[in-house]
Amino acid sequence: MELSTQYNAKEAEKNHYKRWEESGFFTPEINDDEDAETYSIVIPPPNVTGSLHMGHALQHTIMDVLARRKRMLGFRTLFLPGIDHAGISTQLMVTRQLKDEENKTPQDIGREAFTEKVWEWKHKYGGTILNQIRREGISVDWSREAFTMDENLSTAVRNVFVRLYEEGNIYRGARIVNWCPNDETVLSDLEVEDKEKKDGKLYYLQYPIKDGEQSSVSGEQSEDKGGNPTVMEGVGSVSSEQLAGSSGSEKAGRSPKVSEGVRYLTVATTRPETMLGDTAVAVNPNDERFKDLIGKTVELPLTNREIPIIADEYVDMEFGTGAVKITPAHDPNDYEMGLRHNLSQLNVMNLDGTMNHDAGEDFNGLDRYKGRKLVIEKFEELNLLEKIDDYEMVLPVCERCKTVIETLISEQWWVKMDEMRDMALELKRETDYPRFTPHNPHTKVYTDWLENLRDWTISRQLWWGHQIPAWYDEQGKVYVAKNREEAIKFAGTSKLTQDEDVLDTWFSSWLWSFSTLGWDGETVQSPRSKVQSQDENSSTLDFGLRTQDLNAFHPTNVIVTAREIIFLWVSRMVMAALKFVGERPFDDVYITGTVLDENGLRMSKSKGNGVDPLEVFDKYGVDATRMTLAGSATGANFAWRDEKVESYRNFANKIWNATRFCLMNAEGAKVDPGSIGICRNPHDSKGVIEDNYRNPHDSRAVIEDNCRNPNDSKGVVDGLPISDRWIISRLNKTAKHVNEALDKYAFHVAVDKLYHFFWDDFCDWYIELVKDEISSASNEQSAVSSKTEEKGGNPTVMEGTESSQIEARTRIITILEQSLRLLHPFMPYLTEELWQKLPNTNADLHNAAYRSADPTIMLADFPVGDESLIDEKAESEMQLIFELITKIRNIRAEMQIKPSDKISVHIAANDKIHKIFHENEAQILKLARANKIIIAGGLDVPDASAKGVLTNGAEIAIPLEGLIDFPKERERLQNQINKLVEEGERLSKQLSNENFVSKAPAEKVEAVRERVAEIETQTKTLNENLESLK
RNA sequence: GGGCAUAUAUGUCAAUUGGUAGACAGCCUCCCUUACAAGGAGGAAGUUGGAGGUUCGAGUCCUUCUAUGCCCACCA
Repeated sequence: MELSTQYNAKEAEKNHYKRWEESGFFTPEINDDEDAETYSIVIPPPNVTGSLHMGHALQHTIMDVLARRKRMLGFRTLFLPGIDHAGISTQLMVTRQLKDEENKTPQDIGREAFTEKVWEWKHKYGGTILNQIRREGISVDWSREAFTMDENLSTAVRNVFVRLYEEGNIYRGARIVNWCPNDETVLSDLEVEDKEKKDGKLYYLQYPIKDGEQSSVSGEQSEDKGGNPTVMEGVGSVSSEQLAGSSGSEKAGRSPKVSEGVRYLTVATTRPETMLGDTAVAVNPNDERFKDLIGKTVELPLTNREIPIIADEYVDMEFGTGAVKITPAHDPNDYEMGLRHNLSQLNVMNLDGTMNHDAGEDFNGLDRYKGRKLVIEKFEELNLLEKIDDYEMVLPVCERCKTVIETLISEQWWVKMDEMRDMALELKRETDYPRFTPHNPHTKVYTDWLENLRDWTISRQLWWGHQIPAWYDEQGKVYVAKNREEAIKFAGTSKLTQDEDVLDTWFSSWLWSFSTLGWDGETVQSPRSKVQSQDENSSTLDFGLRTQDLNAFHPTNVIVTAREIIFLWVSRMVMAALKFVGERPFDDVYITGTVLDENGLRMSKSKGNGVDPLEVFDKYGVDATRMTLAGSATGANFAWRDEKVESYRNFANKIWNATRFCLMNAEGAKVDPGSIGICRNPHDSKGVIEDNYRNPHDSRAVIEDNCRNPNDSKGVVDGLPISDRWIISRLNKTAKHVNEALDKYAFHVAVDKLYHFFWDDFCDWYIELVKDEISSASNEQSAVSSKTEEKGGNPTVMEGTESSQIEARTRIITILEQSLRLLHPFMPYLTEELWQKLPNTNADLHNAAYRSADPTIMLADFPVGDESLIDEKAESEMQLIFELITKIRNIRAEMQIKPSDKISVHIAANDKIHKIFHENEAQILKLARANKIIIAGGLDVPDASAKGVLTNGAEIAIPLEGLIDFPKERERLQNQINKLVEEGERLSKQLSNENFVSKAPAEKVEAVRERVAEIETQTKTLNENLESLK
């Protein structure tokens, strides 16, 4: 089979996804094993308006690695995809489109037509992100794809709403809320973000005190712009009319006539326009400056109102002037204080961010910022503006449109979270659930947040979303019901109008773990459920079917998401699942790090520094990208580097070429796990193999002969050459490590182990070691083999026949195939592409649960690593051989011996080492590019030789007649001696420390002693060598 | 203001329960050796942010300082 010399990722990507999907490999139904354990992950639904970014790619890779491995292990695996209707984002998107295309607003076309438009938009563009997700190669079950506005998910939402309402956990009430004047909707606290404003101002406003006395009571002595104490200047008196400011403009430029007797209370504010809604001024009760004022009133300028001066501990004496204007209708803290002091709430703003009628005639209809300007102008005219300070501050803005939000009082629907919060907290306390990876800092963040949880505003003034299932009769009485018919029944009239608002998008997402599995709330033990399910026959049927999913796959095993979603989603999912299905939504929570740009900055649209995963896929391939993401995923943030992907692209190419090499030398060979002692499913004793299919071409006979029971595996391997025992040991050890790592969500560890096993062990050493033996042009090689035999080489190699070559080929290709399986969860496309090309890869290699499926590596049994095949002796012996070869190469390089120059190598070693080297002489000769190797008890070489010593004390020498550069060789030896001496001194010092010897573990002390002894031997030998050169 | 994280080679990052620091990229030397130049062989490069402490032994544990980043709450 001819393969190109370079791996073409795009080609492989094109070849497999469709087939995987169409063959049903992604569905849990592919699993034939009735008793299989299940494994499930639901994907965090991306916004329907979204497009794929690196954060998604990272999460999806993590989830897919987990799912693919579990599937290969025989778990009945469900990885469920879906999207979120994303209320505000989508509505904004379609509103914009409507504006662009038809120059209309949603109001112009009305609610029904608008939502129709949104659905159209969804059908047309909503699939964009899903197609991008396909490209990632993730093994999600598209037949179960969910959308938060799907019928049954919507039913679930309504049922949950009704239930909470009936329990008294949902209520409607006017309270202070975050309001986006641009989107004209309420926002939950979590949808508000902070934005720094460096050029903010702090305005100091003077409020005249009724029945005022002598002097200003500003927190500090205030001065006007000319440096004069403002209050002292005051002459005359200010009438209420003047203070109301209605005629202020005609007095521009003049000092207000302020009587000497008037005192002022100065307040500081960043939002002067809200003063129009002030209903009190507050001071700290302990503040000596204002003690006498408590209980008095001030004349509120620009209005005709007189408001009280109250005392509240909340006021910070240090900040501003120590006196605070209180606007209960436009500030959360003031709102609270208003409740405490029974203050009236005066709303001075409209919902679009303009001032309203109650702000006064001059302000009515003005934009809030113009209102602010005007307030300041008027205060200036009245000479009541004490000063304006520059003030850096943080403004709350709408997460979506970045408009500065207003806080105002509005009638909304709320969920009381107390009961659900307590359920979640109790579970956390008692069982430390959920288990976060990484454990820090998320566990604490989660708990702290829950402890301070407040009621959740769930209504949104939008049209796109789940309309609130509440109806009002003509008297305005509310009926919460599953549907209109039921509401009519409750109300006794059909003259009902449904609440205009929709629910917060998260009110559907928090049900995601179970609503996607078919739960629609009909099973809730509520009085209405039975009646309803009879009404809707079809949904009852669906319900039955889907309940199977719920039973099988809920709780899900793990949720993988970003840390900013912990509050929005993770914690709410915990609460919802506990509350509505009485169980946990998932076992583990894996929080990924953030992918940053190459400068370590957050990627963002506004900065334009985002890296588009699709471009990276095009450039380096999906598999290389997945390796990069998985290889970096420790939960820590990491800076994106193209170089990193490039190295995994190279790795993919390495795998491609290693396979290419094996295939070039595969004649007569076939993949056969038994040949390397790997038992087919050790846990597969239910006779699935026997019953399924038998045909003369399958290799099962061989496999079964080799491996009737797991205990035989060792027997198969015992007779093999050391290089095979070594690589088999490495393979199994790697498999073990990979599994352990993935069980702990240590993806980068798994990637690292796989990378080095494949590249270093398999390619750099194993292929080179067996190259001659398996190579097609093996005639001359077998000559080398037989030479080895004569010297008493390994009996297995001795056969030197065609059949031994085929066996060797079978082994290497089997080891390769096992490696591909291990790599598959990370690099699905490449591994499938190659697996399909290997000889004799068929469904028989599948995990027992999938024997009837079409052949695919996706369903192959995932290697778990067989302890009995881990051979430490073989590994350490091979290590000696590698050290020898490396040493010789090192000498060659440093003495600048040309690759084409053959050398002879003399080795002085003890019997044991002697034997090992002797048995592997052929490989040593080849890999060290030597033509002769002489192993003896001692060295008998000319002085003109380069020398070295191995860790175990064995000496090597390479005669270099006439070629040796004595000074250079002396320098080389001296360097080696220096390094050893340094290490030796350090260790000797340790040994001379009595405390170390007595307190450190005996093994540790012994190890140091051995090392010191080694160093002594090596140093001694090197010194002798050095002497002989003088 | 509160909480948390990070600081290791030139860069990006690793390093089980404390045992004396590794990978990849880059750099230097040599090699287009018939799987792969997206390759092979060899090599140089780190007082683990600073200062104390615990310990026989600290990148790892404790204290403190410095720098950076994130989250939460927000003083009007």
